[in-house]
Amino acid sequence: MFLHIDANNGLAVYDQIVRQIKFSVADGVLAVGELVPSVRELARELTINPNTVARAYRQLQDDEVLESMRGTGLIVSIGARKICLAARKRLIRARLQEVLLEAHHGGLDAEQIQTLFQTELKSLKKKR
Amino acid sequence: MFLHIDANNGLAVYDQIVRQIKFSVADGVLAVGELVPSVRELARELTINPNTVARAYRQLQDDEVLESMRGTGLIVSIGARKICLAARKRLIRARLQEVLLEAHHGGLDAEQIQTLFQTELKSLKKKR
DNA sequence: CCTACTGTACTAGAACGATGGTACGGTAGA
DNA sequence: TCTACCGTACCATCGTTCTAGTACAGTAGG
Repeated sequence: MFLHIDANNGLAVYDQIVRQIKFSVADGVLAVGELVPSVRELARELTINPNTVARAYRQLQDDEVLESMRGTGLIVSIGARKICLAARKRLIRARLQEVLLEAHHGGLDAEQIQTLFQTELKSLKKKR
Repeated sequence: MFLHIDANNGLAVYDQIVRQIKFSVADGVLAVGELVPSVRELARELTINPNTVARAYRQLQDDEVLESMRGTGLIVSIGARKICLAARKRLIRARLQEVLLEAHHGGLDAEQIQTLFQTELKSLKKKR
């Protein structure tokens, strides 16, 4: 499956699902019109409660990323790609700002942050 | 005051206090032996409940950053500087890793992340 | 000694996230 | 038609965080 849930990273589980589904649509992993995993199936795969998945899907419908095919499942809606590309940029940018602000408030100057960032980016590359 | 609380950034309020006190000690804003603001005073300044501040201070005592002077207040403990310097590095590094991982998982490659990072770092500099 | 502060401890409740379970109507396929 | 799946809507329960209020022992200063 294309989702990774981290129970203790601060974000609510349903929110992690919402974000990652959006990222998958933005990235093209989930195509417009495609069926997403059913509530029960995704819950089984992630070993979480179906209600939590339903909660995430409800949010994604509110955001017009998914739409319901009654009795069949949920599909990626027509306008989803555009919405998700914008959302991805906005979400990542917000996270980055948070971290930078915290680092700066913690007494690190731009150079130190820069150095730390490069180190982490390199170790991220190595993993792939 | 030297603390900024953001109610909706995912982190618990007490945890934000813990982190920022540690950062202040690491940065030297709070010196070893110095009294930290009292539970009631800090609560008043941040307009939060005194119990929430007490919760944070309890955590900081467990982490051996603060120690109690009964009836007088809490002071920054002798070994606090070293502990906080290490903690700051560890905490910021962890946050950075989270964001980078999320960005990468969201389909952005190293270059795109790099660009986004530089933009945000510049806008951070401008604010100071 | 008295007063005003300190930390600390306790109870109670609200809000939220997550779990577990049950139930119902719609749809697809054998 | 029957069966198995689908989303959806409930319900009760639990843990965490935060708020609110009260109480008590220790300490400093007038």
